[in-house]
Amino acid sequence: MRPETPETPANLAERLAHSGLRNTPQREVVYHALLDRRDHPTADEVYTRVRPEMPSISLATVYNCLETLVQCDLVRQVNFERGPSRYCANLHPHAHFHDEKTGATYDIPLPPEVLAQVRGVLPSGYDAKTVEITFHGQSPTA
Amino acid sequence: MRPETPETPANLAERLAHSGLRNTPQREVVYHALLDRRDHPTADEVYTRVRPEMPSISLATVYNCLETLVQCDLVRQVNFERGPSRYCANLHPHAHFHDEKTGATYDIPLPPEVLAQVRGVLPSGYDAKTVEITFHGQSPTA
DNA sequence: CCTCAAAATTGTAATTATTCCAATTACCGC
DNA sequence: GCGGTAATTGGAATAATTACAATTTTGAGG
Repeated sequence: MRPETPETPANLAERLAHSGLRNTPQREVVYHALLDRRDHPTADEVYTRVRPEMPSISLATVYNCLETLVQCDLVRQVNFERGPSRYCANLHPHAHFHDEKTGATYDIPLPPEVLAQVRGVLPSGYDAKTVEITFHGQSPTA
Repeated sequence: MRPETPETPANLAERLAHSGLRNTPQREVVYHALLDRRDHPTADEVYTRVRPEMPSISLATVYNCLETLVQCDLVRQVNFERGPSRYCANLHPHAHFHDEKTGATYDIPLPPEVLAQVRGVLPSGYDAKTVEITFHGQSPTA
């Protein structure tokens, strides 16, 4: 019995259906590309990763699929700095650490109490659906 | 005696000099545009705002000036969502609230203890120079 | 199973945001 | 004032994304 398997692919078709959308091979392959390597790839990087498996897919479709996945709340779209959007299939509450030297991005788990305290800074009347926290700096040089 | 005037223009020339850079009319006018209206304009919006005052300025120069100001730590560059970068002359620790309906962005003051707790989530070895916090949702409908 | 309509994909063109670059202009120290 | 460096300018080039029209796929209903 696995206590937690929160981002197993389990619910792609289900989530799509829930939004009145169809499941397609393209959406599956794009979603699995994000699950397989959690390094926050750009649309272009996803494109090159899925092409071996599905050479007929087009870049436009990759963009479309990513947008669809974001709308279904299966994927987070991440933007720091100029440059292309990046995509993240980690649905646990987490912050991002962006290494300024290497450009790499790491997920940092975010305890509920910290998230709660951050939300607490909002004056009444502000209703936040999501909170994004990003660090910029240097990651361990190990 | 004014207790706090933390982002009066006071230090533009000084900050530039500190980085070995020159002060120029273009940099002044761009910086003042950001101070005057704190609504997180894009480079293009800054361009249209400063043109009445300095019709000869070019968009490339606006980009250059903004980049310079960011390097001098007088201005923060802000990116959430796809789309053009936005610029912010508020140097107090603050988060951003992005209203998903109107697209407007509001500054939310960030108490030091909250900032400290957020930094606390970083595993040892991670050295964060800056932290960015962005809320997405709906702002007061007043 | 066949057909039909809606949805999705595809390739390409268009748009948007930003950067690059070469030529001029402005500035500061001597 | 002169010379060298820095900054600005306009326009071309690039990068990222979106738009669009044509084709393909899908699933529902008969």
